[in-house]
Amino acid sequence: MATIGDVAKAAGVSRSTVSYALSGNRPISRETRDRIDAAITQLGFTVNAGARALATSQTMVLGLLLQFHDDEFPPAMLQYILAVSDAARELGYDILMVTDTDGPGAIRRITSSNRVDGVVLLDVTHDDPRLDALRAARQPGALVGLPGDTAGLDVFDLDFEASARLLVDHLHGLGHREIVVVSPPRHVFERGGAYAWRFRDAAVERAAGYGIRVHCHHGESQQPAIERSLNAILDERREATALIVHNDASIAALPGVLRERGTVVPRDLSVVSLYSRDFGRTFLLPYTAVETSPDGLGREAVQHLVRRIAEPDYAPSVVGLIEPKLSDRGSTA
Amino acid sequence: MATIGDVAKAAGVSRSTVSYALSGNRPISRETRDRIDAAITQLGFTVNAGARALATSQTMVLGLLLQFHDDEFPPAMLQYILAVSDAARELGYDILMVTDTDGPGAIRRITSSNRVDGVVLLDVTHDDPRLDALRAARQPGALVGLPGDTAGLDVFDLDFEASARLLVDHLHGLGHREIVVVSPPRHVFERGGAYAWRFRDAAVERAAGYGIRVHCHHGESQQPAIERSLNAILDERREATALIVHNDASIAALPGVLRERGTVVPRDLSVVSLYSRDFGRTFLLPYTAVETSPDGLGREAVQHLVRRIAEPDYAPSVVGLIEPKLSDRGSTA
DNA sequence: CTGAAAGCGCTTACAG
DNA sequence: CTGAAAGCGCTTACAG
Repeated sequence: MATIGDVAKAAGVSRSTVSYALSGNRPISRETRDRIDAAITQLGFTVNAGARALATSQTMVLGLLLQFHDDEFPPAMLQYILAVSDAARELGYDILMVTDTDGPGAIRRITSSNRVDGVVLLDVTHDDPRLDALRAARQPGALVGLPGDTAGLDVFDLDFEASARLLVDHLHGLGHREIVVVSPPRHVFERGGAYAWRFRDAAVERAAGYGIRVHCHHGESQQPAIERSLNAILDERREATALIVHNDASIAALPGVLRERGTVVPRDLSVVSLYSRDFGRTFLLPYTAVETSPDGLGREAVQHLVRRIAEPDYAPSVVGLIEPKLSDRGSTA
Repeated sequence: MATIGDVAKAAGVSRSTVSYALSGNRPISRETRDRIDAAITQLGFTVNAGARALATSQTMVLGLLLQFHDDEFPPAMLQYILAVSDAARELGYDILMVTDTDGPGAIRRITSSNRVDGVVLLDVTHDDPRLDALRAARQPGALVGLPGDTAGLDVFDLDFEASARLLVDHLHGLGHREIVVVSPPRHVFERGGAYAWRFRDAAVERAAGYGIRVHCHHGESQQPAIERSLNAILDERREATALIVHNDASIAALPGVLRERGTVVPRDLSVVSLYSRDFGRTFLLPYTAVETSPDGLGREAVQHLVRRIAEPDYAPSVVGLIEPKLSDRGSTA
């Protein structure tokens, strides 16, 4: 394995000159640069990342903290992972992906050992136990998901309250007077998935303002309970003319359920939801929906994090709530 | 940030003694050990991973190379990712996840810079361009997916040929004489997804031995094409009494399609497939199937890789084809 | 435009 | 049982 010393010897220069040629941090004469380049390609030299990290205190690695919960739906999680990874790479960073059950411990482990320059937390909950560990770390972090206390943290999420209002407004504009909201499973609320109640409560409040009746239910996360619960809800709420589904697993299963029941959308029932375009193509989801863009969220988190790494005080902590956009697919009447 | 020198000073010993206390590589007296432990907790010391890596030439990081193709189904990929990550962690390794479009380049980048001690390649194809880069690397690798040339590589995969035979035997035993095989999308074959033709060809051959007629078709990877193609296949092959579905996207969509057609399984049609238990629960899949266990595969790849890192020559290269197991869910008659 | 040297934070023979 | 020292492969003031 060739080192910078080997290159220096082969090129007949000092190690520092090779280093500067590599970094471009000082002018190098045409000829020496050529000799160094030749030596590098001839020896197949690559900088040792660990040694460089030790010398510069920069690892060029970002930690990605995630944990897969049983009540989540795999496709959405993968979209976030890929978005974060791709965005990081474009900025020159690699991703250390950590899936420990012990989130705070994992943060401590990778930050205190200086394995990473910053961390991205996925799926942040209201009282996320990882946040104390993050605040105690030398490295900055970026969250995807809104915690109760955002002090000192860079946070990114869809604006679920605005999303709820947008969907309720849409249904109200079409004259609906009685609607059903299918929220994430109860367990998501219990473990502090704030997006769940932020959406639901905002929907309820907005509907109340219009005098619309709202019935709130929970979806399930595993088959066959998903279909069973949807059927039970639809049986119980026959008067409702519209359905707002805020749950990936439920919306993915909905087409099958409605087909079985002989319910035609939007003739018999209007349906709106929240999901990404890709998600809608993986499944067969022809519903008017708020576009969730995990891609955009992941990118934004990474970009801010990298900025924060470079300039810790470039701005006070930012809370970026992405404004919802409606994709009208004609599933409402 | 406390260093090993700070700990040494606080404990009144030399840096080497602290280092040995940390590694346990030589006996330390009771008292000095206690003083060192006290200093460590008081200073909140953690070993700098980069410095240790530089000194030991061990990063305790494994590269995970993956690339998400449009013709893949997200849930399965996530299962592999989590399995590899969890298995690595249990063995003391972290995961550097790399999703570059340029796979060979990514391998070169992380291996030649000594960022990792070994790499796991997911989704290996027949002529995988990453293999040359892997063979040229200092670090060993473990593949998930069977390439055409396995020389010098540790490879793990489900035995798709045995799986095909198992399913055909099962159907033959029940008296089926005309069956349909739904393979992965055409594009998977074109990019060298060997599992696709290994399964199909073995099924065809086995069926021929029994005098069973087989009709081979391709599934699709994106809705609404998935449903459309399934309907087209079922329309065209009304004489067939059994369906073998070797494609995640198609099997996930099948229940809806059959419901719509009023086809009852197994009364009107027998159905068998290949998928993992978790996958069957995410969707509503009540079909007799070969258990694919991405979990087990991921673990095995990691375990062998770690073994290979520790003892490069502990064995000649291994090709581990996992024997298929059938989960009978009563979808055949 | 270039070099010699110190330093990043560890580990590990070598000596006692 | 413990310490002084060299070395891992880089970067970067400091000097010329």
